Amino acid sequence: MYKFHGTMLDLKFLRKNSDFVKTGVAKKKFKVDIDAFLNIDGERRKAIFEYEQLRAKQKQASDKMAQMDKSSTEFSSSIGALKQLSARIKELELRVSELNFAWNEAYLAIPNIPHASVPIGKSDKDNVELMISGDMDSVSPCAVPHYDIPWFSQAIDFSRGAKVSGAGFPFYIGSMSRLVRALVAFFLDEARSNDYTEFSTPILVNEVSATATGQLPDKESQMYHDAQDNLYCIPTAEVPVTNFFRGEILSEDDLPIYRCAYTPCFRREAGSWGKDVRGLNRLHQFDKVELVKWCHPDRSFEELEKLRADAEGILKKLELPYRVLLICTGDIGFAHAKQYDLEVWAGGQKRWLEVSSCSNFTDFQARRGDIKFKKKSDGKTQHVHTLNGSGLAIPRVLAAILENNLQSDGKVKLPEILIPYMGGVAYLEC
RNA sequence: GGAGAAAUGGCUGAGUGGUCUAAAGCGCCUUCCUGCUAAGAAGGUGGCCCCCCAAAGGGGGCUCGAGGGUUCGAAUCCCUCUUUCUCCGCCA
Repeated sequence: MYKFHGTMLDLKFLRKNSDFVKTGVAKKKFKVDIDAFLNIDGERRKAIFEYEQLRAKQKQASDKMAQMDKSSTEFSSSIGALKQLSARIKELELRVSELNFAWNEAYLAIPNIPHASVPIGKSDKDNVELMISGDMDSVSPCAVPHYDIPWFSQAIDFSRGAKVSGAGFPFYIGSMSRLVRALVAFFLDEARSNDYTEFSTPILVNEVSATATGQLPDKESQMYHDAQDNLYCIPTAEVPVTNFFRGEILSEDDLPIYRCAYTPCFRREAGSWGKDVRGLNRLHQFDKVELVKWCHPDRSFEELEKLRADAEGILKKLELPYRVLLICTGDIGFAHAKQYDLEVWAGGQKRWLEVSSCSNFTDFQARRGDIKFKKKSDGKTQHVHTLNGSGLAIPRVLAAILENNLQSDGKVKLPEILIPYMGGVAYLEC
């Protein structure tokens, strides 16, 4: 039996099981024509076959030419036929490269298909709430939306941010800035204690990298792009970190590999302004610690559970109520096979805010980025599975802390775990 | 930003138009021999793709930084790009 790891992008699998794949893709919100792809695929293979046959002929002839006396009539009379052959090969070569281009475009437009354990659904309304941790009623009775806290605009200055950059680029000031830094440091320490090796990464990436992780072509309009050098501002550290091993073959003994990175993240959020965007809820630039794994295909779904537990552990230590959503087929991302979202309870706004998305991409990213490992059993190569999850995104965690822990005197009581990171300060005053 | 040099397999490194099907060495794997903390001998040694096949396997193409060009034929000649190194300039 052909082993199915949860992606449609395995070509042999796709060719033999196109109906299964069509059904899988249809569950997602993305539109893609599998038959059109298979057509191009067939054309491409045919053209390659023709090209290679003639090329073999040419090489044989060339060997003979090499041994001939260059001044012989045999030599000069052979050239005419070989010129024709050469011209024909050039035509076929062109045809192959055209088909390769079309083939590649169609290939990249195909989303990963959801794992069997992913619930069927049409939109985010059909996501499944798996659990709620902590007590939503335990938040401070003084909780208000963070943007309504009287001193909020002195601590986080959106209007000067708008002056300097634009909406959604706030300044964090004084002890608020220190709190941001404390959260970053705490998140990185947590990741390290869970065996993730820390990375400091480029935050501008090239087109190939953004394609490998699946931001291109699907989310092109969501990224800031520098046209002069054709570089993209990363929407998440997932992009540079996952691309670290692009084009490489890892040793099976090295798996699983855990890495983490703190970076600023940049999102244009085109089309999503106008609602639910007040304060820290949605920004163009924000800080995040990202967790990334490369693992053996047989273990990626176990690793996803561990990854999720790692992210949850942070929320627990921060004493923040949160819930876990299993994202349904209609809401899951382009590159994802399975995805959990962690949402923190913001007691002032009385709503859930997404602070982490933990996903298994199976071999979708590994195929695009050509990341493999060599199997010890037979020495053959196979694509790894990649996973990632936020651990965590700072602004919304910050929003929840500010709201849930707001005291009657207007100060914010900091979670115990952060006090050492704040130099012993237990209450945030601004 | 300017000038110059370079890019070959896991690594070092030969190779300037035709057995390059890429030398040699190192590394690695297998086997053998010796037998004592190591030495020797023999063989093997990547990746991607296409075709045939139920499979095992077989055949073929591509791969010398990338992409074009010249040529019957390109690691080798020409062009463009990328990266690295040296020097100059600028700079945290």
